[in-house]
Amino acid sequence: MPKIIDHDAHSQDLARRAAAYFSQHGYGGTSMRKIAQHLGLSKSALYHYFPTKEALFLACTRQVMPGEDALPQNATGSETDRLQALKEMMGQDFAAEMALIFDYLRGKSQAEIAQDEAMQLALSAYRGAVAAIVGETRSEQVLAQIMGELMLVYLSGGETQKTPQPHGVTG
Amino acid sequence: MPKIIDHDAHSQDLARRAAAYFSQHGYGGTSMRKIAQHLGLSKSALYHYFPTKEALFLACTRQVMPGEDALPQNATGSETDRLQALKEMMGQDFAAEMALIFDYLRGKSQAEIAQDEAMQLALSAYRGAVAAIVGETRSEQVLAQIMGELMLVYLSGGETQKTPQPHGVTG
DNA sequence: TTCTATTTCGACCAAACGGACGAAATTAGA
DNA sequence: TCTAATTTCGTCCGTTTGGTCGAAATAGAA
Repeated sequence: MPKIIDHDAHSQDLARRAAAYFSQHGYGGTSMRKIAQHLGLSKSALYHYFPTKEALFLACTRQVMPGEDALPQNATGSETDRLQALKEMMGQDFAAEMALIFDYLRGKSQAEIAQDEAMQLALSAYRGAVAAIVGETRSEQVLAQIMGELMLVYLSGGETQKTPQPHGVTG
Repeated sequence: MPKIIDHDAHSQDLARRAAAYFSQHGYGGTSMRKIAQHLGLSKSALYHYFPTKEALFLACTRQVMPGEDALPQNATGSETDRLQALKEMMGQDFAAEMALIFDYLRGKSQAEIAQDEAMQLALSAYRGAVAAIVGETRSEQVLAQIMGELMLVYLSGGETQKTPQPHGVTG
């Protein structure tokens, strides 16, 4: 019939590109006009794909949060090397993703967060990736270590002083 | 002459109470009208203490970020106990403070963050508190561990499964 | 070509925004 | 009590907001 556009694929692509804008400007700091301009279409066209700003934002978070198979479990190298690789992969867009996630969780109670599907799915993806390397027993502690290091690196504005290899996590 | 109000003290008190509102609604989601209503005064009165929304927000972040002596270094108990106490103190308003800090750092480059005074001061306060307990050598790694655990607790929506005491940090 | 379903757009709306301003209220010192 | 500095407030302004709507453009199917 009309245009040749795959609606779902196109909206997912828009959401992926919009996520970067949201994480840079925050939910409240992002207007539908500005984001449409950034995406290269009109505001009305954007509303054609997402009925509301909230819906677009939710689509963005789903695009950013890692799914089950988003973190490929590379099986090569030593445990230290594999952890280092995972850490670098997580650190890629750590700040941007965290900014988006904090926006996403804002105002939610702990109980609501605990029942949030997307959030739990993303966490289990991280846990699974770590557990595949160090095993279930140490996974929670090692994941905490990695997240804490990434956090400190971001809050410090770049690199932090290297820690004297506590248990093979840091580099 | 006129009113008996200590201008600085009053504005600091307003900023402290406004910080909670900012962290719950985000910078863009917070309007001067709403925050004034939440604080129990008129918008104009709020503008009397803070020339702009940005100025109010900056005052809020300064109120939230720990200063040099904000984290009292309790010297009683074992290292594990003291770490646990520090962790609980940090975890008190962890989510709210992080939400505010991510808003504060939003859009800043890594270089800008590295040169941000308030941020570096807050980090050194945390580092100092940890170093006072475990020593300089392990401080960076232990701080990362604590921050990561607090992060995971928040993102999980409450408690996480207890880790089998890796090196005395977790409880 | 013509039809028709989809995509894109500009124009519009009421509400809310950050901020400016002068008047009203308040109160310590004369 | 009167004065004057400060705090508080209501009101106004231009701009931007999220969202709606009908028309125009597009392109596969007839």
